[in-house]
Amino acid sequence: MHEAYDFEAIQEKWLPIWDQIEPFKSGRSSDVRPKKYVLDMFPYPSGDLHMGHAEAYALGDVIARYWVQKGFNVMHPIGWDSFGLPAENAAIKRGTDPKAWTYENIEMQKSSMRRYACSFDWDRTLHTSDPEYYKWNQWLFLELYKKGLAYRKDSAVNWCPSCQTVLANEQVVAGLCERCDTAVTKKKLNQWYLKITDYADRLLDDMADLEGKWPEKVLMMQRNWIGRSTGAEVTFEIEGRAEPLTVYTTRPDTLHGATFIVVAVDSALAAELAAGSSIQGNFTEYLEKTKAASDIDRLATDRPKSGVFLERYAINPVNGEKLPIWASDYVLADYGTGAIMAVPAHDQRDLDFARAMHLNVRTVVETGEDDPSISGIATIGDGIIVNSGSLNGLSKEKAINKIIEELSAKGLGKGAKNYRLRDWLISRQRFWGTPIPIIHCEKCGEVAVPEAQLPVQLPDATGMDLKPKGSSPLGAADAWVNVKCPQCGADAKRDADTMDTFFDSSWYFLRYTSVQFDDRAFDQDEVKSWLPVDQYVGGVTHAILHLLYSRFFTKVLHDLGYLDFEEPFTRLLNQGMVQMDGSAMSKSRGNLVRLSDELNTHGVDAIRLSLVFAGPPEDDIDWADVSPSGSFKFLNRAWRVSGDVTSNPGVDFSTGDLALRKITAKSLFDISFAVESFRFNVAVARIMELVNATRKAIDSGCGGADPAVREAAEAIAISLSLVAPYTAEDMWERLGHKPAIALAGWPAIDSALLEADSVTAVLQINGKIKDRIEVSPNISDADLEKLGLANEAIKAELGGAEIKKLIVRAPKLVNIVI
RNA sequence: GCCCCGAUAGCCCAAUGGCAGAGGCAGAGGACUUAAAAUCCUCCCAGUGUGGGUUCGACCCCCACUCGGGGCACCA
Repeated sequence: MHEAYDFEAIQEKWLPIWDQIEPFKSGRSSDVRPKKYVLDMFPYPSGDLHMGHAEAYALGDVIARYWVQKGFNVMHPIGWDSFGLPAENAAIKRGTDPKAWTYENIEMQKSSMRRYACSFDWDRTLHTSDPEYYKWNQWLFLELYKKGLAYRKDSAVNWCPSCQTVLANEQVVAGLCERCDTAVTKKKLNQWYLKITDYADRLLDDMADLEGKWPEKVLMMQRNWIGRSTGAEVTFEIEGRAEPLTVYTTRPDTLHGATFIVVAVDSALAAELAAGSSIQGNFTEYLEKTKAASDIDRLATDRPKSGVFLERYAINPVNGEKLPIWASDYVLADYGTGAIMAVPAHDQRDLDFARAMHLNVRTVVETGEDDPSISGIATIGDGIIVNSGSLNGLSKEKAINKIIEELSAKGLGKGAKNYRLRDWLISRQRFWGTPIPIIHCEKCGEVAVPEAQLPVQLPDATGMDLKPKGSSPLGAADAWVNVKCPQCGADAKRDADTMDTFFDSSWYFLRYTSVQFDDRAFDQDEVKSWLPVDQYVGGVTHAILHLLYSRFFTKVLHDLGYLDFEEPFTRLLNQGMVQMDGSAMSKSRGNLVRLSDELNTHGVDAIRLSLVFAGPPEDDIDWADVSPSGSFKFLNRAWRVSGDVTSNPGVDFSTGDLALRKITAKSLFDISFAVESFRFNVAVARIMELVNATRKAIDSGCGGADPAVREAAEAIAISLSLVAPYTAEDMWERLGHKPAIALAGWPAIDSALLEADSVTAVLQINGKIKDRIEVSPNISDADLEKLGLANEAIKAELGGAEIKKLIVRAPKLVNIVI
């Protein structure tokens, strides 16, 4: 009897049966299993699934299926992040509605996911572009608005000339649009912002709880991004101006070393100080030049310093010195107060500026390094404070505390914090997104759309011009945009911008608990019973944007009383990327490996196995290093084991071959441990070992009739079901069981089988191995020492040498130092 | 420039202070076969990037460096 392992037949056979059984349904009220929430980042429907999706979903599936086997009621939902630019761009290109393109792609991805045997609960899907979903975006926006966390302001914003829309700070990468790599420019616009900066401290400090549960890399990136710095604000009088000037500094200890003041050239203060003065012309010219420069130019740190002296002076509050005030582009208008005290001796940027403009340099920290005014290198380190009156002789830290105290007492300054994080700009001048539920009325101003009128639905795109032209296409949809003011009834206009799609994805994990619920965004009881997410799986590309925003929303919803937790994702796993020949797969590079081709050639299970086995999940996979045919061969081998088992289901395992039983028990133990610590590649290796051992037992050991062989084969099938569900299900049937193997339950391990009869102890002299002996695992130190010293190889090696030290670690080793 | 992570066989990767090799890929030989494929068996291969240190003992801990990957970067 040697039927062939036919992956296509197996796939076709089991898929419809699973559809009937629905082993992964998580919403049954009668379900008494403890709950677990395993979440994969939802995809953007830009086409069919690709290799990257395949890896992520294979990994998420191992985790979800494992917890189901362990007896948990696992919620493992999927949905689509279906608003966004690609749909709109495709629609423009083809002259169709973004909706049609989007939902066609969703159907395609959905059917690929089913075939890929993802253990999703299909009753919980959502699409962010459904009015039933984005209605709650609008509700949430209004909640934020009522709390003052959503506001409009005029500001010079990041503008992508190619996408013709504004971008959040987070979407600008090295001065380029993250989507299309066009150089981002600045544009003065009135836009909607969310006050994420109000949460900066909590977003930063609460990361302590995620330590060890999220990848260190992600925590570090978020810390960098929030960029909290501590220091002080110091007030300087300006000659001839009633209002003083405040600067932010991290080094108030160097206040006596300040020799000039710099204000951001594009700040209001600079314009005011320059107004009407003799240098007004120079200033304006410099300002225009700065504005024309792209971010990339402006951010280049090796650029020579430039600036204009404003012919005004500030007074140093600690020593009364007159400090010239300069305007320069190296000070940023939107960080701190937009003005700095320059301490050239101890800040490289200030020193570069001082040397370019021939300004004074005064050392106030004695660090033992060369004089900065001669070396041109600012001394940043700690040292003894000098030339600083009451601070003289102190260390940096003590001086900082003291000067803050002194300034506070006189009302001239105070301790202060600053953040790199800016408020989140959410307006987008595009069509395919959630309309902002605000109506602009000439009389009443901004008016929130009443909750009863939500959702503000997108109009049909048919006949609309969606081409990017710098203003929202919705603004031209007259029938849509013109409304009556909900407050006074006068003619008014809808806000024509749509929301950044990151808004949509910042709370979708809550909606999964109650996708049909139409009273609220989510059912609070359901959320309470499922959230926070136990395990989140997704790419590191979202390390800042999506994860930071989701954490922010969770904290806001907590504060609004809707949630009783403050962090949405308890554990996070970042999978690496799938590459080809060392670089990202792409059509233009010509190194694209099509997932569907691979699935057709090798089968779903072989591809899933290859991706899981390729290495640690967080490492990048190079498809050139992967052998799907090798995976297929292994599955074949495992599957054939099930055909060689001749005992019946239910046979008493305890009468089986002890050696094989021990291997099975150890394997199950190791596989569990490896899965729970995300070392899926190691788990697979352990399954391979078990298959090898079972093969050997069948062919040249206890034989296929031994109950231990059945025990091993069932263990193989169940553990393999995490990675290769089709093969495992078929094995399960061949072993005489009914589907679904997904619900078979993780085999119980008899702990007695985990204890070894004997272990190998190593005998060392000076740390070098001289012999190995088999001993009882329970041997005492004294007995092991005796055995070691009596050992022939050791005795021969020792000769008559004096033993200086003896280290015994029963039952593993004896080390004799001579 | 600052910060983080990594480096083990031809290749992908195991080994969480105690035997460097679990698993796989590639390669070689053999069994089976008329033959091939498939299958099965056997074999080959490094002393852990470099240099120091701690330790009875270091791939593992510490320091410095090299190379690779990533993050931040005129944020005062």
